[in-house]
Amino acid sequence: MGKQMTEMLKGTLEGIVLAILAGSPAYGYDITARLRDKGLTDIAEGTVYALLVRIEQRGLVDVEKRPSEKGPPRKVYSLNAQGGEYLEEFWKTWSFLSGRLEQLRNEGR
Amino acid sequence: MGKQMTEMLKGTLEGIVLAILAGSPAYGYDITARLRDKGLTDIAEGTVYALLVRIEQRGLVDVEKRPSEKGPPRKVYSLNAQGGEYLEEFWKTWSFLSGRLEQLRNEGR
DNA sequence: ATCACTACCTAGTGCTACTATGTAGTGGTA
DNA sequence: TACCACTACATAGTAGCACTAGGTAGTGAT
Repeated sequence: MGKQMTEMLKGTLEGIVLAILAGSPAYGYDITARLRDKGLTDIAEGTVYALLVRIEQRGLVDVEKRPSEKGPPRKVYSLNAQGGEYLEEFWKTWSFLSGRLEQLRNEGR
Repeated sequence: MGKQMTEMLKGTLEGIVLAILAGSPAYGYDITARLRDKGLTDIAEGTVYALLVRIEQRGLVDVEKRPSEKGPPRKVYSLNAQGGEYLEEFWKTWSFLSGRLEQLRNEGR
């Protein structure tokens, strides 16, 4: 992946995953697949699992273990109330930064 | 500053500074002040200087030393051709990510 | 002589995504 | 049986970036 994208994902990937979970609960392998569907093709599995461990430890998600017919049991993550608040904060932060950047881009024309 | 903002700036602050330099050449102290004007009030001076060293070493900017009436000599940075290309890449990367996030945000409503 | 402002610089820290690899379960196939 | 492909989770080590917390210099005002 491009180095720019790698750096830009720092701070945003977390929000992206939380937003996905806000849509519906999901497990790591599934989240990785969904990210690929969204065009974020090169996000490593390991990155997603590490991120999930982090947000779980921060109490932003609830976890439930469910058997799978096709492999090892799944760890299904769902956004809880605290995670919802955190996601709202994320959108605010992102809106602000996004606004500044859009402004800068328009000035350069 | 908020932790979310700190992480989100990784990868974007570089683009912001390059975009500022695309507008007109500037020196570190000045860039810091301009960032504050834009509402990015808590960006540390040290962060800006470290960033300038980095983009200079990568050959994205040209540097010229000019005397100041009010203090030590200024190091004036200006975007060169390579920096311009890099900035364009940055906008592409940012547009892509921005689009994905906007889409995710709208799905959640 | 001290303070405030201008102007630059750096060592150490924390956080995050990546690389690379490993472990386990299920089903198909040669 | 042995091997492969897919599903599913996990982790140790690395690189890169913003932050903290200082420091050095030059100029002018009180």
